[in-house]
Amino acid sequence: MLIQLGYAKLRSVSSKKPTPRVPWTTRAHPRVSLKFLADHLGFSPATVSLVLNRSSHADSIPQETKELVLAAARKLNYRPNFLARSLRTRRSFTVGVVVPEISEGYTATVLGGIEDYLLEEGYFYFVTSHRHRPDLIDEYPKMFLDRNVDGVIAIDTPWHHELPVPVATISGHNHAAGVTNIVLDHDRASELALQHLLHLGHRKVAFIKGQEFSSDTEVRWKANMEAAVRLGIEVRSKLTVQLEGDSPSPQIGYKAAKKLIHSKEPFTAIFAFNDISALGAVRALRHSNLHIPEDVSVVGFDDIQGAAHSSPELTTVKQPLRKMGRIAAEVVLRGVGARPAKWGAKEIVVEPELIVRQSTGKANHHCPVVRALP
Amino acid sequence: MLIQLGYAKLRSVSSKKPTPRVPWTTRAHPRVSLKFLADHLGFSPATVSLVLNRSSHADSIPQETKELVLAAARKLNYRPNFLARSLRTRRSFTVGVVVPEISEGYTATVLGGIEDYLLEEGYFYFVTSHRHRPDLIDEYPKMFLDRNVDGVIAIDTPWHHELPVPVATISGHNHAAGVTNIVLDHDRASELALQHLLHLGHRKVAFIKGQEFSSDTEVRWKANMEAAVRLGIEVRSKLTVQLEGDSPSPQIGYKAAKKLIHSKEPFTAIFAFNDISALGAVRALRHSNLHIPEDVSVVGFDDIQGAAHSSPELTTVKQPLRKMGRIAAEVVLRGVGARPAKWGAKEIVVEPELIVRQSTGKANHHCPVVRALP
DNA sequence: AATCTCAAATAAATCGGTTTAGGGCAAATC
DNA sequence: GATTTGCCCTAAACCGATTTATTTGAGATT
Repeated sequence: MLIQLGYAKLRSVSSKKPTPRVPWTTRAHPRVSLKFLADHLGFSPATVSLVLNRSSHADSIPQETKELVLAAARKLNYRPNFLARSLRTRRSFTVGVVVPEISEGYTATVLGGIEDYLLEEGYFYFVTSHRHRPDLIDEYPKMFLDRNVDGVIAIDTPWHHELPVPVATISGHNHAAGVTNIVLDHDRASELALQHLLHLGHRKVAFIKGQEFSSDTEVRWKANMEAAVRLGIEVRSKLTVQLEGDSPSPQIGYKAAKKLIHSKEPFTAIFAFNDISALGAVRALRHSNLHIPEDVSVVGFDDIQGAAHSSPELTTVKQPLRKMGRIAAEVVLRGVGARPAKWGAKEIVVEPELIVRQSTGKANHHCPVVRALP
Repeated sequence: MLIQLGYAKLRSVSSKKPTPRVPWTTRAHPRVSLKFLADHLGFSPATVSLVLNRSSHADSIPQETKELVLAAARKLNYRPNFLARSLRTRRSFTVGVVVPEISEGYTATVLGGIEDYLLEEGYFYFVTSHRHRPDLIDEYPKMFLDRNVDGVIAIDTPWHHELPVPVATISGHNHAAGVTNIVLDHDRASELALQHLLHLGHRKVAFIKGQEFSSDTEVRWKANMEAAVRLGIEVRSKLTVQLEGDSPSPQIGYKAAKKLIHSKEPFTAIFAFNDISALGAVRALRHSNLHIPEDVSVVGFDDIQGAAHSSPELTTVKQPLRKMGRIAAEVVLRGVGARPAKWGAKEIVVEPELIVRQSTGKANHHCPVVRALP
């Protein structure tokens, strides 16, 4: 088991230890700990630690020793215990991510972007989903802190906390101290969509507003209203419906569109809150024997996977979701270890993009919607 | 700052401490640690710990003391440091989950099920996605161990490791020691789908086989072949194509279906490897002016969100993905702390369900597929 | 010869808990 | 009065690292 000892030969033998107690939980193969490695080398744990961490305090340690240490670490496959290290250094290389619900396109895509960056940087992350329960929205960040996360990211989640670690939100619009909001340029988004519809001759546009709990709802709605006024599109209250229910399925968009159809108010286009509800709306229109886009045009929002592959392929306002996730991760990691004052911008705005596909076309001024009624 | 001391009055004053060094990193508000709480109460950390953990060693501690301790903990909002506790107890209440790619319906749904159970039980989890890179598939489980996870779950990931913690795989078909595989009853799945097609009169069925890297590919293929033989459906090599490329988009299913169409071999139905590729196939058929299900029937696999809401709504073999995730989590937690010998069954089989929707119908024996060719 | 300097390490405190073995003391028993 | 008993609690080891302050001995300087 001995390897070349080198300097180690000069070292004094460590003092006799007290008889070791039987460990309270037995283990077959003792892991290679720092102490084990140090004993093996004949150095102290301190030396080994300094060398392995390339600490500046190890400057005075000769190259020869360093190489011995490094070689032994490699050979014995030494892997530092993360918990122990984190406990001491107060850095866990872990970020907590709060989401409303994991099994969904929007969230999963943002998570992908977050993960890209975090794993590149050697960070891991926890995910918790609160399903819009206020108590959980409150509790999870605290549990993250109990577990010493270095930062927190909240996706589409109302946020009021002020935490001792850097926080980034995605589509969060509250302004809490120490929180950086990554948000879409909603004014631009509304303009892109409505201008597109206007160019196609649509003047009677119906709107599907987001659920109350979605943090983008109000902002997007306001942007839509302002853009509509700017562009001269009339917004009729009968042509605005709100999504209801927290299932991440097109079904709620289906219901919303049904309401629009039954309002007897003529319209030639629908601008939906998101792609999921747009897909539901498409189904509802179909069930009323309306063709898309010949009879009614539909514009979605987000550009999730399904949008490009639905039938008809969905025209939509693309949010760079993956990118937004990545930025959130970058922002948080940049803040780690810095003082709160240096935690960066309050808001980072990203630009939307209009993706024109097949669900939008020239306005049909005969408004088949009205004729479609029973 | 004093509160009622109770028994604490009787306690001897703790010995004078050595002058405390300046901490190496300064903190504005010292957290409420066990020691802080103990000092505040006039008890020792040991006592406080025993009481808070409801340890059996605290049986001899009088109720009055216990209540003092609990009250103080509540009042000062004491929150134990997870790292410190984990370091000592070797339980991290954390599970590592390896997935190929997070931003995808299949994975996200399974994750949802895993999360349901883990969060109920007070566990958190890490997610890492390997994107089919063998080095990462190798490395991530080790990194999980470095971080002292209590167990590991692998989704759709080839698995050869033997870890010192319980492992569950979902749709993993390797048999490693200490690993419980949660798998679908593929024989039944094949039978359900093919019998359904047979009843509709389909005898010329094309198959889209999964990508090589997908751990279900071979098992599902074998099951399909056996069921086909059993049911008297001929499998022609010209009517079997394999998915290629690791993008989680219907595009690769589109390509596969195009190949089938160009094979000039007549078929009246397609049984796809999964819903994603089935959706791609639907598009490809459409682009060749083929109607579904009038000209060609399509059966998917998985029953992801998109399947129910595509157009036409997709007939598919449902995997209880959420349930499979939950089971995996249950299996792993049951194994935590137990000896490897008690880590449970090697395999847990769950049953598929055929969901008949609109993408399958009576076979069209004129085989418009052939006429569709340019 | 005494002192200083410097290279090359190490001892020991620390992070914040958990757990074991045992100590102090009052009441009960001998 | 001495010993035992049992209640109530504490000292101290421990988990596995990091980091600061200190030691050691050899060579250089006075």
